[in-house]
Amino acid sequence: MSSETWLEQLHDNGYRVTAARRAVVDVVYGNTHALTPIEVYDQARKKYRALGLVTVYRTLEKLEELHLIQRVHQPIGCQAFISAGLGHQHLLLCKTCGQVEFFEGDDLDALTKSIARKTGYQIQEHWLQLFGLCANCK
Amino acid sequence: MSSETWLEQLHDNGYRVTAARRAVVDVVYGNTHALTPIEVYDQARKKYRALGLVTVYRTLEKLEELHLIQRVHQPIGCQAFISAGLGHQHLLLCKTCGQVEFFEGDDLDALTKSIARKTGYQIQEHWLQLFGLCANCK
DNA sequence: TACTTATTGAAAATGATTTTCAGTAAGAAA
DNA sequence: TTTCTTACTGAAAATCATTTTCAATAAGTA
Ligand SMILES: [Mn+2]
Ligand SMILES: [Mn+2]
Ligand SMILES: [Zn+2]
Ligand SMILES: [Zn+2]
Repeated sequence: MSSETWLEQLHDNGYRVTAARRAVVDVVYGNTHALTPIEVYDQARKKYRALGLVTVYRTLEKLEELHLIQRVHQPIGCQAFISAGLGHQHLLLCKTCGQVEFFEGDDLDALTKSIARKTGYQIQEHWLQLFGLCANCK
Repeated sequence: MSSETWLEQLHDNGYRVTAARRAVVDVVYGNTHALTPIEVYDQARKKYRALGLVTVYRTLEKLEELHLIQRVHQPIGCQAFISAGLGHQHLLLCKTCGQVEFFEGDDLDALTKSIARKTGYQIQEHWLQLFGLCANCK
């Protein structure tokens, strides 16, 4: 699987594959760090100098709409995006360098049910994120 | 415990207790809904007409600094604040009305350790949030 | 009551994101 | 290939949230 997958997805959904979009997709696809629009812009401009920041916003918007990327929420801000994995996952984030790992294996069913009962809420989804220092940064 | 507690805390930390701050504190203290600065402003102005939005921002900043309120992250945005509970807690949020409940009783130690071992991360903190519909909204 | 200085709201500045717009080019169809 | 429609582009302007500046005010200690 390469970034071509994403370009195909864009195409299959009626969007055009352009040089600007290729540059953005090349930066974000498979990147293990959460990137802000400006960071994407700076990196993508190395591949395609004429790129405009507006197009970065517009492309990220479409990638998010197709669930190819997802927004990353952190104590320092919530404007970064990361390549989305498939299905329901959780994030482990390095507070220093922004590296992201996915993990599964949470077992929140019992907790969720118990809280639903106690509170009367109908629980629809959950967010679980771990923060720390990656092997490099610690 | 009333909102006077918060005013005392402000005072004890060298901040002055003013009419503007009273109005903001009165709105946020004990409120079970996550409120954005504008929402706080609109509600607080009913009590103190001359209030400026700038002062809302400045007061929220100080309340957050004193850990009396905390920022709430949601799919629709991350600008809202809620009265903070004591110590480490988790949030249950109504997606419709923004009502917030705190809960404890997560047991993530085993999961956290297992992920730390697998990934080499040094894990420092976690976020766990549940989203759904409150008894009223469902 | 007097005095120091933190706090105020208005206005301006900033920074991020969105909208507008006229030119360009993707890509389907011929 | 060429034509043709229209999605896409980047620049500039507009918008929106938040922060800074500033001179006047008022909290609260002495
Ligand atoms: Mn889960
Ligand atoms: Mn916990
Ligand atoms: Zn790191
Ligand atoms: Zn509700």
